[in-house]
Amino acid sequence: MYRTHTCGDLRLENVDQIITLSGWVQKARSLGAMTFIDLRDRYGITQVVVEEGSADLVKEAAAALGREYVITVSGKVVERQSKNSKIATGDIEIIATDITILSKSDTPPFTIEENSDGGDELRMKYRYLDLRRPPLKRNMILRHKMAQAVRNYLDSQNFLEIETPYLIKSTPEGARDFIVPSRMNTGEFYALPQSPQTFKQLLMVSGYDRYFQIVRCFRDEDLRADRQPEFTQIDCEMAFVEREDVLSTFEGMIKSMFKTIMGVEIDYQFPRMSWQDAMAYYGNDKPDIRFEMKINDVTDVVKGSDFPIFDSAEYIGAIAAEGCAAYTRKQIDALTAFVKRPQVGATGMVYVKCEAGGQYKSSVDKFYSAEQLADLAAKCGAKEGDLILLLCGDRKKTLSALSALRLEMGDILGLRDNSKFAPLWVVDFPLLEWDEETERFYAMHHPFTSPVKEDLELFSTDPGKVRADAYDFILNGTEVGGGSIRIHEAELQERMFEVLGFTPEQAQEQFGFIINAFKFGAPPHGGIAFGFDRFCSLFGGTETIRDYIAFPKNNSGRDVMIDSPSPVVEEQLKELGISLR
RNA sequence: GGUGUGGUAGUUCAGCUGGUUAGAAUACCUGCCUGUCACGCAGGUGGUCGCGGGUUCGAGUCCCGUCCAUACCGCCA
Repeated sequence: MYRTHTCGDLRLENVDQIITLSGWVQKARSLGAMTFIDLRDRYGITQVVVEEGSADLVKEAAAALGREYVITVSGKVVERQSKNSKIATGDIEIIATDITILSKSDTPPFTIEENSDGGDELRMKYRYLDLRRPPLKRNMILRHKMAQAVRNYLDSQNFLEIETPYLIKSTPEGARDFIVPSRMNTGEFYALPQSPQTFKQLLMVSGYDRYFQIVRCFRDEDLRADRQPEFTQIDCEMAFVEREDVLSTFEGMIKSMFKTIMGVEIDYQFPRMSWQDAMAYYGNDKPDIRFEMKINDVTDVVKGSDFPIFDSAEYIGAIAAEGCAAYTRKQIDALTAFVKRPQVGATGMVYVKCEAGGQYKSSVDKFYSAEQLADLAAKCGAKEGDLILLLCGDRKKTLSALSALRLEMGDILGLRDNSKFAPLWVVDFPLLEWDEETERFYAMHHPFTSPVKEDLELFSTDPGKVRADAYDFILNGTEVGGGSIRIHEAELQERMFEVLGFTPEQAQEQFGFIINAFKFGAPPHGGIAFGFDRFCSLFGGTETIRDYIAFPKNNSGRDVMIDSPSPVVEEQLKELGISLR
């Protein structure tokens, strides 16, 4: 028998029991006559003792142990002379009467402890060792529990989990597809799904009016800390619903997850913000509302006072950083350098310090009177002791730079506390986005998104103004979920494709299956999909989703552990009718 | 595709203005040690300074190129 208990089980009440444990040697500490062995498994660490009086075989085995050897130990549970309050089993230890080495181990390339000495790259190469460490273990457990919570909630709400295919059809819209060659249909290709979008809509047509799936999705785009080429979505769809039904159902799901996983009771309705407001006050479509520091349009206040840079700007925006009026030249220079980085893209930054007694000190004093600066402060809601930061230029670019500056200030001031949660729905997205390069509209969400009913008339007159019946779920400035009410009328769908510049033939070729399906009784429906990996990382309190994926890819899409992608043998290519240049 | 940062012992890092034999900690090995739990003490092994080229009497250090890693921008309906 390999074990009667796990390494996390034993307590004082087990004293005097004869037990057997199996696990990995975390550490063997030899003190000469006696040896202490920390034995680890998934459940914890238990200390094993080999004493001077132990049998020679046991002593020999103990002396031969190295880190990460796999052993089975039998012995008696005893109360410790010196207890260790840091581990759950710290009140007891095992006096070994038998030690069997099941498997030897090379010395691991990094320490397998709470805080490893290994760097990211090395730990990624030996991911199976990294996964032995407590932090990764906790993340895997969190992920499992979150998936369970999702399934329990959605099951209780009558949702059915239904699988959809991974080998599907490539479409040019949206992200780049991963392509899979078909051997049996030479010259033709499957695509891996970017999401099960069309399938879940077809399930609505089939009458499965509440569907969900925790499903892998694939996008062949560049990676980020929160973007992997394969990632997991909680994909959901409901029939006979309007926006409110979807939002309340999934607000319920999120609240239930907060409650069961985090022990946090959210007893208020999630705030909602229009896309227009999000862009105007936060400079992006996923505001972090853990802190205020809104962006203020101060164009009217500061333009026209002969400060040439402002006078020539389309837009001037400002944020007020609370309590930062005492910032030194060095600190302000650092902020200026931050906004001038190419990623942020501002050409400069103007500051106004709101000092004691209604005094203002700014980098543009000679252009503005105290009254004008007071007006500016009022407009920004800045009080004594605050620092106003202004950027100007093209409206869209400036707002985006202000957004970056706002988040940077939030970080500097410690306002982005990962143990706090600020959920938000962003609604009323534009339906379409004009692309200058190709001179056509693109669906901002996807081509099945329904326009808001009141805006239907604009569809033929001013398509750019049409709002989508779409919504994003934002948590702490991260887009965690997004969805929409879908078009369920075949005619409206055809008009949509028309606006997107598809000929009826092209639409039929690419989306014929769904257009046809809608001719056979499509119920009104809508849904949402959540980025499960991001959800886990937010609950876990870290930025990167890799920590919540057992075997993730690195920044260039490689799995450095199995060394993929990799070339294939000529034979395989031949069978597929593929030749490489 | 672009910008920034990094690449030195198994590992994490230091290495100044270019200058003798490239260091520390940790890991590993050997010995000692009966209450350790980041055990302790003594000793030891361990280096293509990512790779290629250049400048120089002399390059880990400066220059050019390149590869890898990473964060971000573009991209991600």
